[in-house]
Formats: sequence, structure tokens, C-alpha cells
Amino acid sequence: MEELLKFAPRPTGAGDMFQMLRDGQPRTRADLATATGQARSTIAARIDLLMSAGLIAPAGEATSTGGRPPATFAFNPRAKVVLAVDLGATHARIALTDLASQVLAETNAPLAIADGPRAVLGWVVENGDKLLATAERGESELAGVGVGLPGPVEHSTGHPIMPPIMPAWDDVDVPGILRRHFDVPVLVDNDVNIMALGEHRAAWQTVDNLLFVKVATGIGSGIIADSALRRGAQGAAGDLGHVAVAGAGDAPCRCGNHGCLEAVASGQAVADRLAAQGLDARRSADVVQLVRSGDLTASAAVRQAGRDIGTVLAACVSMLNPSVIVIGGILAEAGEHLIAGIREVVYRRSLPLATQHLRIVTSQTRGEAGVLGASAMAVDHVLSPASIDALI
Amino acid sequence: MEELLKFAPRPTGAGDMFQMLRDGQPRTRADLATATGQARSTIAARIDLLMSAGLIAPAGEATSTGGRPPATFAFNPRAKVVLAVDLGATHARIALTDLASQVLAETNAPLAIADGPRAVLGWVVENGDKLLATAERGESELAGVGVGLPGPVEHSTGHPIMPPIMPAWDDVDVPGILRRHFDVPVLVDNDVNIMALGEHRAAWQTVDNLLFVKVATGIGSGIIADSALRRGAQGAAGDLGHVAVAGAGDAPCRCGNHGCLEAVASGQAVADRLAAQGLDARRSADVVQLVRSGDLTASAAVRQAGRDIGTVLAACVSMLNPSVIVIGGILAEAGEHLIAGIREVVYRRSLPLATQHLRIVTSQTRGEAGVLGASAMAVDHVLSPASIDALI
DNA sequence: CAACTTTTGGTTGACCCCCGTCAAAAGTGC
DNA sequence: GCACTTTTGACGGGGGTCAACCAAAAGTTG
Repeated sequence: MEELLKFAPRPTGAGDMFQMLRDGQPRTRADLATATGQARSTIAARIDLLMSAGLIAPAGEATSTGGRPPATFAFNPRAKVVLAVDLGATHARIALTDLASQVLAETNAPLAIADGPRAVLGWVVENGDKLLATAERGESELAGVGVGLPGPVEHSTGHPIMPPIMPAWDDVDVPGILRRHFDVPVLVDNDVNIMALGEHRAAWQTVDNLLFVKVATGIGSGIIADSALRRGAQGAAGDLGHVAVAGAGDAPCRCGNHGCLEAVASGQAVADRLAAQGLDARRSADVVQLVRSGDLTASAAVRQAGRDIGTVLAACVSMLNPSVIVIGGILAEAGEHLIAGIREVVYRRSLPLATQHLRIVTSQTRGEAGVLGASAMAVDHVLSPASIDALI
Repeated sequence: MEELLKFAPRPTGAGDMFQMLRDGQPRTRADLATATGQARSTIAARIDLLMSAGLIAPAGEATSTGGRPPATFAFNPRAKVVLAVDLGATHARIALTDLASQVLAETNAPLAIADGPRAVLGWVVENGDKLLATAERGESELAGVGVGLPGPVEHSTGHPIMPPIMPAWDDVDVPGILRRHFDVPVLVDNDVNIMALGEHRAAWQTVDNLLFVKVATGIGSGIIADSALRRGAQGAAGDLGHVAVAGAGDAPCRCGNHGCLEAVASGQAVADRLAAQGLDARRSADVVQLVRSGDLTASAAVRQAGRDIGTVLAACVSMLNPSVIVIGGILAEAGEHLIAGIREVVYRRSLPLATQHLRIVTSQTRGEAGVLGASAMAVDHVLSPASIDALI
């Protein structure tokens, strides 16, 4: 089958070559020529173009292999900046990052999403400007904005659709509003989706199939299949929270159904159960506190939540066959109890072919998955081959 | 965000233009020029190229809009043929189709996959040649071969991996073997995956997210997300059969676990249950027969199987958020009982956002989804932009 | 029915991009 | 210091694309 593809004369712009350099590693002209199949002279021209745009920079000379040592070039992530916004139900985080998603400045504050688009996006604009100022970057250096919202979002338009916990945001033109102030591309997605993206970009770039599970007040997941986020028909894919759990009672859920995973194993559900046993646990954070202080009842409850989540994840493993499952959200910070419960069930319930190379790990981004993902989403758009070619 | 993309100078080959014509509709040169943004002279040159390759043909004149009536051109599916092979556990089907997946000649016969690659692929070669002869097509007209196998397949290499019901096929180089005789690209995939592809191409081309579920002796599914098959890390995605069913007992399953969907709701499981009640049902086909003959016990059992499948599908709807679920396999041919049971549970268990536009339908390909998908898989490869450009 | 309008179809020359080649530059090894 | 290796930038040729022009075909209008 490859004989047909061997010499396909498909012209590639400078943007395609640039993608190879996105990883930050320095490369010589010869490296790029052999990798892209194009002539060295063509590569040289593209290098000049990208250099003058500031997107790449000389990275010294490589060691000689007997002749003149080649000059190397590497991606210059400091050429531009993007704003990464992670809006939760009651908390907002906004970061200014470079094009490698390195955080340059950051703010976070309690902020109720229920205050509505006007107030919240106003806060975003205000603090975005502040971050640009503290990082001493002009508005002309801003290349894009990425936003995560706690509800379903139609990614192509950036409009939330029927979001349960933020009804005032239904069908609001978030990109349009933000573009009134920041005249750059604005990308919007579900908060769990951007966390999946962040974790993937930050720690699992070489893995093509990843499932990110957030266990906090609620439970949700983001699906990366064949290296891209999969959002489903209405942007509602990955909704783990309202899957029924086999053999875990039928606790009523806020969605109106019974026996949903979220009603059984979310941080809130665990807290409620512990509170009923007389412990001082009102929210997810209290559960984490109790576990960390060595409370055995709390540890056992978290482990049981892990088992319940594992029951649902076992089904997801069979369906999606990921290489990695990343467990994030506040409840994942309560030691190894949650993930132990998850592993226990998943490895028992799933078929060998699906589990033999499956890793189940905790988030490695320490709560920054959201902003990292929002940043990555914006950067991906801004540095896409088409955008680069248009930018010259 | 579109301002950056507006005039992206991304050169496109003849193959890209050709993709627009794949739908079979006739188009004028002007249509193609405005659609691709290229000059009419460029389009004219490409038309000539594709015409001389036989891939497109004149399709008469369109009606004049006041001036000279334009000539139209349309995809010529008869330019080449592909072999589509659908191998089941005990049955094989092989078809010769044109580039629009129209069947030109077809053979099917009982054939045990367990006889091993040598015997089975020998049969494929032999009957492939026969079909070419009956359709009066030379070997030079064969453009590709698509094969579906009843087990997990690493699609990139075409090698089955750890297939439970065909152990002799593990890591066999199926494309290599077939290419020894047919010197054309050979694409291989799981049988349920190609059924999903076939159903998508034949009936749901405009839908981006589709889940195809096969209910026969076993239960499996194929996932189409963002318009492409998603196979997971080991090609094992879509394995519905061994998901645990909430609240449906814990019947032992051949996979070694308990309570798997396949052990509860597959055609075999239903047959076994009916047999235990004294009915003459040894295989899935017998169940269908009983239902068609009006047996109420059998109907009820099929409907209950539908409910059990629905329980698992509800979770899949939450995770994948498809627009369409297609139910295929022999048990779907037993009237509306199966799908009624499925609908009953899915629409009750899933969230409104995911179900408001969800359609659950039976297969519209009358058992031909497999060969149609195998054909589509091969055609997609052969007519990809890169392949077309290479072919000139 | 003839002239005009409209639209398509084909051709040509200019331009741009990409590729090969070549000589100069910069190091290495003897 | 010299021969050899490798990289680098420059130059000319070739292929493809575009814009423009002209011719042809059909419909419109008087």
C-alpha cells in the first residue's frame, strides 16, 4: 500500500515543517530536509521566513561529524503569548502562557460562574489585561485565548449548550464577547476536555489514546482518541457522571435518575456519606482533609468510590481501549486510595488485550491541567499549519 | 479566528479536488473553481488529468443560465474495482464492487475461520479470481482489497492480535499473503468495524458520530467519531460484549468473567435461555425463527436482551454522544423487539442533551454492511488525495 | 433573423515556488 | 598546512498556478 504514497508530490507549506519544531528540540536544516523530503534550499527559505517572523530562533551549532558544524534552529515559544482561562463552578483561574504553555503569570480567585457571562467575562478581560501588564507583554503579542467552561460547549462556535449548572450561559457567544476586547482567536471548550488536553500535552504527548477522569464535586471525563479530543455530536461526550453503576444501590442523582456514578462516588457523595456517619465533611475538600489526617473511615470511603468509578471505567476501557487513564480532580489528591480502588476493579473486569498495556495514573499537573489545556487549545489553533502559512 | 485562515495559500493537488466529486454528483468547472478557490484554468487542467485516468467522466450539459451551457463532470465509479471480503466465524462473503461500493459480483459460502490463514486466504484468492472473471474485469483493474476479520486487528499493519476465536491467526501478515497474489493495497480490520464503516457510508454519510452495534452469536460495536473509525490503542475499541451489565445476574462468560453483556444478551445467550425453557433453540438463527413464527416467549426474551443491551448502550451514549446508533447482526432481524428494548432503556437512562437528537435504528444494509464496509475501506485508501496525486 | 449579451472553454505569458547544482565557508584529521 | 568532509548560500532551470485574453456557444432582444 505504501508504493502509492512513496512519491506523492504533495506540496507542504512552511507551517507543516514548523510542526516538527513544535517539540522544542533543535534541528539542523539537513534534519528537516530529510524528515520532510524537501530540498535543503527549500528548507533554508522556510527557515528564513520563520526566523523573520520570530517563531524560531538559532539554537547554536551541533557537533561536527567531520565537516562544517551545522547550525540548529528551535521553536521560540516566547514569540507570542496566549491567555488560558479555566472557569469552574465557584473558582476561576487565568494564566498568561507562552507558546509552549509555560505559565508566565497567573491569577486565581473565587468566582461564581452563576453570576453570568457579563460579570465573569468582564472579570476575565480585566484580569487578562492585568496579566499582560505584569508580564510586560503588549496586546499585540497576544495570539489567542483559550477558555474552559464547566458545562457542555459546542466547540466549533464556542457557545455553551444547555449547561446544567450555568443556565444563564446557554448559547452565549463567548468568543464574540471576548473578541470585542481581545482581537484574537478565542477557543472555548468544556473544562474536563481542556484538562484532558492539558494532561495529554504536558505528560503524555506520545500516547494516542487517553482518557482523563476528573473526580471532584462531580465526575466527568475527556476523551483523546487518535491524538485529538473527541467531543461527540453535541459536545457532550465523556459524561461519566451519569452512567449507572452496576450493583451500587440507587441513590437519587441531581440529574433526576437513580444510581448514577456521580450520586455514588463523587466527592460530594463521599462527603455526604461520611457526614451521615457523623464526620465533619461537607465538601470534597473536607474528605481529602480527613483522609490526609489518617481517618480510616474516610480512606475506606474513598477507596470504595474508586471501586465504583472503576466499574464504570472498566466499561470505558472496553469501549475506548485507551493506553492511559489519568485520574484528576480534588479527590485524586487524597493519596492512593482512589486510584487503588479504580485499578482493583478495572484490571479485574476488562479483557487482557485491553489492559495489558493500560496504565492508570494520577494527574501529573498538580491542578494546572485546566489552564495548560486551555493554553494548548489556543496554541494549537494559532500554530496550526494553515495559520502559520497565513502569517507567512 | 477565520481571518487568519481566509487566504491561507495552501496548494491543493488534483486529489483534493477529486474528493468533492466522490459523491457522484455532476459538477461544472466553474462549480469546482469557486469551491476550491482555484483558477478555472487550473481546474481545467485537473479535469483533463482525471479524465485521462478514467476517474471522472463527462456528465452532459447543465442548463444554461442565459449563456453557454456548462459541461459537467462526475465521478466514474466503474474505472476500477475492489475486492471486499467479510470473514465471519463460520461464514465467508466476498464481493467485487466498483469504486462506489456497488456490488458487481458476490459469493458467499460456509467457511470456518478456524481452518487457519492458509486455507481461508486460499479460498479468498481463488474466489476473488472467479469474481473478477465473472464480472469480466482484468486483474489490472483491481485497485485494492478490503478484509474484515472476526477479532481484533492492528489496522496499521493488518495483523490480527490475540484473536480469541481464531488463535491460529495471531500476528499473521494478512496483507502480505494476499499481496502475493493480488498486487494491490490490502486493508484489514475487525469485522464489526467494517460493518460500522459500511453502514456509515451507505446510509449515514452526513452524520459524524455513529455507533454500530452487532448483536449476533456475540456482541460487538464499531465507533465512528468525527467521521472516522476509532480503533483505540490495540484495535480493541468497541468491545461491548464484555462490559458488565448492571443488575442482570452474573452468568459466566467465555471470557472468564461474570455478568458480561454477551453472556446475558447475545443471540447465543438468548438461545440457551429459551432452550432451558424447553424450546428448540440452539443458535441465534433459531431465536429469530421462533420470534418470526410468533412465539411470545422468544419475543419477550429478545426484548429483555434489548433492555440489557440498552443498559450498556446508555453508558456508551453518555461517553460517546453519538447522533445515531445502528443495530445490526442477526438478532436485529427478529422484528422490532430488540430495538424496542434498547430504546426503552437508553432514552430513560441518558441525559436529555445526549438523547434529544439521538436516533436508534436498525441496519439498513440487510446483512451487506460487512462487504460494503470492506469495500469502502479499500476505496477510501485507493481514492485518498495522496493516492490520486501519486496516480496522476 | 441578426446583433448583442452572457457564460463557458482554451491558450498564452508571467510569476512563484521548488528543486538540483555549484562554489565558498567552516571544521576535522593526518 | 593540506586534503577531505560537511554545511551554507546563491543561481538557474523546470513545473505548476494564475490572471488575462480570445474564441465559441447559447440565449435574449429588437
